[in-house]
Amino acid sequence: MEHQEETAATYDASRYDRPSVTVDVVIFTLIERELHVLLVQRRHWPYEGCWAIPGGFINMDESLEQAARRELEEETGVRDLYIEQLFTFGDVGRDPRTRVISVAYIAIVRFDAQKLRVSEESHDVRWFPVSAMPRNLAFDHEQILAYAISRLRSKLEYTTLAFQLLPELFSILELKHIYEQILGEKLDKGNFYRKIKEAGLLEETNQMREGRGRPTRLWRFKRDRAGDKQFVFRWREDRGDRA
Amino acid sequence: MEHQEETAATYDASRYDRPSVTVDVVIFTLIERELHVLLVQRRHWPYEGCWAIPGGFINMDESLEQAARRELEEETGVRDLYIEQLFTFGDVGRDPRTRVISVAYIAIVRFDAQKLRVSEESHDVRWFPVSAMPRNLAFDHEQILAYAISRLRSKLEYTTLAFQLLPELFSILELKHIYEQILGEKLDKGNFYRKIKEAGLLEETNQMREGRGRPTRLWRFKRDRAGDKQFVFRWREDRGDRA
DNA sequence: CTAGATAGTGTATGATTTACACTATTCTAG
DNA sequence: CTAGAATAGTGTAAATCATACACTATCTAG
Repeated sequence: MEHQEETAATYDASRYDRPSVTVDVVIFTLIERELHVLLVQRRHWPYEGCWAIPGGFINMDESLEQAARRELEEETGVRDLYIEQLFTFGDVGRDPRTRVISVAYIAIVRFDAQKLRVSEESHDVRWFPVSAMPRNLAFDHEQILAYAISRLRSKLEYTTLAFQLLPELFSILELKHIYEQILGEKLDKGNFYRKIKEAGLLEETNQMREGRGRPTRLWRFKRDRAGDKQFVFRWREDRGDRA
Repeated sequence: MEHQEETAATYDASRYDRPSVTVDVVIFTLIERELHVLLVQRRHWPYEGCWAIPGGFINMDESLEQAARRELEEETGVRDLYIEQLFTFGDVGRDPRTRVISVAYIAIVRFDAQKLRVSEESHDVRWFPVSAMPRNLAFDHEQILAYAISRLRSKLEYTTLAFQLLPELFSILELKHIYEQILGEKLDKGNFYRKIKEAGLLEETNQMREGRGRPTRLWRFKRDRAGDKQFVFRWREDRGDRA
């Protein structure tokens, strides 16, 4: 519309029907080696009792991304994390109350029980493993979630996203495990070692971590070029999707 | 928000301030081997006289994509083309009249002077080569356009988009030429033949076209599975970007 | 010292990509 | 009619890359 026939004089916003605009944030984390998503339980109509992706109306004085970050912080207490716009969902009947347009975001947080506001026992806000989601999510949130996961998977393959889920120092097999979690399949150990080393993204440290078996060497993600998120490590070339 | 404390009884949409929601459509075509974009000239405040991406308010009874298709048809008379959501722009001050959230789409049309409603001489709707855009687009449309172009370039490499730019019947070497234009490099003829045939996206016709040398066989893009946009033909595997 | 557990390396095989040479069919000039 | 320019299309050897899986290494527990 923005080019339409309005003038300062004739323009009257109120004569247009307006949909509501919300921001929903699909928040991922890794808990005990499994990919989890944060959901909240609705207390009222519609979809009372159903789990839903956290979200809220945008304020008139904040940008969409600000709204998403505010939402993320309200739910988890975490700020300054990886966040990215996913897609805007706007089908007509998605909310029975009124026309709602939802701008969906993906966020990734590093799980840290101390810092995260979400407690294990909370009744209405909870982390769910992506492999065991509750049924009957509210609204079209199943669709949003499915899309978020597929996008996460494809993004994983050409960004450095997986490193967001790891602490500063980690072993190569831990990294492999994250890839397996997100891609939902087993990867070959030897091939993973070879590829990740060839990619040159990792910096060897001289620290080791002991465990039950042979101790493992710890590595660090190279961050030499300031703020360079554009490092690419692609595990496989064959994708279907990509947003 | 969608999980917030509303009930059927207490819910009152009108007490929320609501932004306007528009759909903007960046329409691309190939004219004489060069990529062009459709822009419209604004006749009124704000940004009177500036060129802008065509767009309009959504109706309350249509989905976002329906709104985008309607907008495309209003501007060009063309339907059923490749269309895809690009990004949602929602910064606070982007429209001086009121808060406006714009869901931007990319559309690709096959240039056909006969069918397209846009005439060469039209004063307020015009095709511009992407290499020679007017200055000072309205609103934040320069940003939207820049993003659309970069997305288009990267999408061309892993979608079926290039086919949208060709007429119904085309030769394999014409298709190769489009890939070369976009990728900015020469491709190997034999390898291109092999890959495109293996991909199984093309349907052989028994028509030939004569020229200076050996006549060439014409092919058609398979559209057998209704609305299947998910065909993928990737010329190369090495991606950089992706939305 | 041995078994269990985890870490890490090496490599044969097959698939895919690349580069390039070859064949095919038309037209035009003489 | 023939040669050769021009364009279309095929075939293939060699290099590169991916996959699967066997092997070696180093720790702890008993």
